[in-house]
Amino acid sequence: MLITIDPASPQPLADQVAASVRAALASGLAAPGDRLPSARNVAATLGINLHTVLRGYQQLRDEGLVELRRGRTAVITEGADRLRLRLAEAAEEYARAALHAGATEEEALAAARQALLTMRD
Amino acid sequence: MLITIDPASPQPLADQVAASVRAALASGLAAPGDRLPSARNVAATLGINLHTVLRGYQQLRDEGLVELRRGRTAVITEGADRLRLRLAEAAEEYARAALHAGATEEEALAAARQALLTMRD
DNA sequence: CAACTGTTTGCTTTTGACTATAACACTGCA
DNA sequence: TGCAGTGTTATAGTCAAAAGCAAACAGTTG
Repeated sequence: MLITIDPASPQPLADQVAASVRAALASGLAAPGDRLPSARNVAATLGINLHTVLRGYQQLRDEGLVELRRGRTAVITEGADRLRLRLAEAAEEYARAALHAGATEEEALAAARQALLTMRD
Repeated sequence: MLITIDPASPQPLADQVAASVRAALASGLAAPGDRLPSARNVAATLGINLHTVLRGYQQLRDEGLVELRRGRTAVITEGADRLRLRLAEAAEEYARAALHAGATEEEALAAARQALLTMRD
């Protein structure tokens, strides 16, 4: 289970840590029951602060993807369904593109609905 | 051509200015050849700084949506209609990904809606 | 017990967004 | 031509969020 970041990216480091774990989960590189490396370990490896890593881990906990308890490393929960994650990732990417194209929420949803309909035939 | 912002949003004001223009463009409210209000005017109306508005305008220039020259107000370029095409393309790509991930139409729309909502902030 | 884990607290440093002010160079129009 | 209005550039200050630093705490594991 490898966690990587890009210090040059404007995205907050903690978000990148969480995104890195989500990506591993979505690609099947990590599965429920697996454990994440310890926050201190990740912090030392990446050359960032312990708090920053933990903030990323806590994002994942808030999303129900991992379970955190002191004394133990983070564990990937059973409910971390790969397909749903992939769907959420695709939706996130689409939302970003739609908003950047200047679409309102309604317009973006309408465009998605039409694309889904024409694709089902 | 109206430009609006939400001071309570965590999104940078300059980005909001640019997004507001893109939205007008995507919805057909603004068309190629139209001119944007002067940056000083917008800044005074919205109660924000001239630089902030200009930074938003420069984003649009970098995207090729408007043309900026000193002495004249910004002009919407001819190729600026392609934003709508981009939305349709993005929607099609998302639909393909969602169906491939095994999502139903309702699930795909729900995922898109949530992504749009969480991204609004 | 010993060595690890996440948790919490308090503080400092850094970074970026935004503001403020001013001068500059170009355009459009009376 | 004169002049008001435009975007451009430069410099500096303010503020909040992100990130870092340090230390103690409270669990788990072997």
